[in-house]
Amino acid sequence: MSRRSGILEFAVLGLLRESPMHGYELRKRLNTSLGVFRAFSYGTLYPCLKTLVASGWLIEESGGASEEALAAPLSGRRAKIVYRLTAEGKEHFEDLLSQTGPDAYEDEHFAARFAFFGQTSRDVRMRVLEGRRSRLEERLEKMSASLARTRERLDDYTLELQRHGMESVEREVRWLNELIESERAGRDQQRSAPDSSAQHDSTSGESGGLPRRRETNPPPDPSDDTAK
Amino acid sequence: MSRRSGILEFAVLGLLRESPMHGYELRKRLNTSLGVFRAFSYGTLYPCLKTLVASGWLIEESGGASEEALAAPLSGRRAKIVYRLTAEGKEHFEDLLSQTGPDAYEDEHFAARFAFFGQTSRDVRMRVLEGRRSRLEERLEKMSASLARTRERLDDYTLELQRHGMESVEREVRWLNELIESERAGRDQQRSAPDSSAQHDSTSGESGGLPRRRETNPPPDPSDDTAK
DNA sequence: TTCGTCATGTAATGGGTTACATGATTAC
DNA sequence: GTAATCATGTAACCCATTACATGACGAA
Repeated sequence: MSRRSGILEFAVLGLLRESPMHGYELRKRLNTSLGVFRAFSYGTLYPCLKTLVASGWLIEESGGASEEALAAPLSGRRAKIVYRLTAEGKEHFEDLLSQTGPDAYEDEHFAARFAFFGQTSRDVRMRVLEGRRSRLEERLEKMSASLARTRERLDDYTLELQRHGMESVEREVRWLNELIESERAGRDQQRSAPDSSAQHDSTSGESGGLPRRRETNPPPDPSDDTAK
Repeated sequence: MSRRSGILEFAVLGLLRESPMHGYELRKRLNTSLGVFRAFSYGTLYPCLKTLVASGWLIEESGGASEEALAAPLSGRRAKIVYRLTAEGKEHFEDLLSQTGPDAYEDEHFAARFAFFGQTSRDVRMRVLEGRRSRLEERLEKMSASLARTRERLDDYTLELQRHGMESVEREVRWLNELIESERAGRDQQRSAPDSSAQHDSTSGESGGLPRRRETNPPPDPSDDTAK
């Protein structure tokens, strides 16, 4: 019983929605696609997959479409287990996507939500972005309040740490502002379009949400070659 | 047996080194002084304090210096328990401060280390800052490598998330650069001073490490009063 | 007198990692 | 043939949270 990670479950469902995969690959995608943040281990992932199967959200399929599966059916041969989202799983994920409770604004949860914005309807995207922003603004208030209360007693390094922390949060707020603005722009731009009725069947996220920003290319960075 | 949180233990020792405190207060300081990051709960803190006492790093003292302690010695009266660092505890903390193993460069561990830079010798500060920086540079490399590998397959939002993540890391690297630079400046500036021999007895961190940056003052921010 | 905050604790539970065990497949 | 990497799993532990239980103290 139990073993419900929330964020892991969500991410697994989201990735499998795009295409079936086996555990090993899933884990890698988890650590890059959502990445930066979480690095789930197999000890977490595999048990989680099992409970998802038990819940009926996933089914296990043996490796290559049909040939290999029959080539070595019974004996020791350990097969790759490919997980595929069931219809119920799809529905469940859709449910999760539409939930905008306060949890969704926490750091890691938010990142996971954002990673699947491509499959999220615009109004939900808006709610999540705005919720996150006000969550951060709250945090900011608390921080500067406690800073005001204690500033005298703190040494320079502690102060600097605090300052840098607040600046990081402020920076994320600015980022969210940009995102929200361009979501709004996208919405307004579509306001005069034929119709939409778009509520679910949200396989496509109604596109059009991101600020123009080509040249993400990491500048080749010559000099400095600490590569191991 | 067990119950060694590393970072919590470290932070508790560090705070108590500055002055004795009881658990409740300790917790608040933990969430502000180091704050922003961690918010330890009592369920974590109190058991930890016990093991620290058991290890001999701390001793428990009953509340007000002597009067109160005698005023209600036996019956139900629940006394504040003030924790004070023992000589061994002090020594132990000094040990921890001087350790610069790879753990010290991880996010939260690093923050805890930084929070006590005021009690850390300059050379250790340098090692920690530089270690942290190269840790982040590694991370940056991995991120852009995996980005290069997968960029085509990712949708715009995932990409944007990745980009923002990398930018955050880059920003911290720049911050570290500033800090390292001003540590170096402080060191050079002192190069011609009488002597120092300063190795430990590091109650004062040899000062002089931070970039000039007055006006941290959060601008009073009139308008907006969402305070609860 | 009741409410908020100070103050200390414990048991159950959660969510995750590490280390280990096993074995197939590929590249050299 | 042997090393790296792919691939799946389990058991033991770790760190921390939640919810609960208890109670004092001050202010409205």
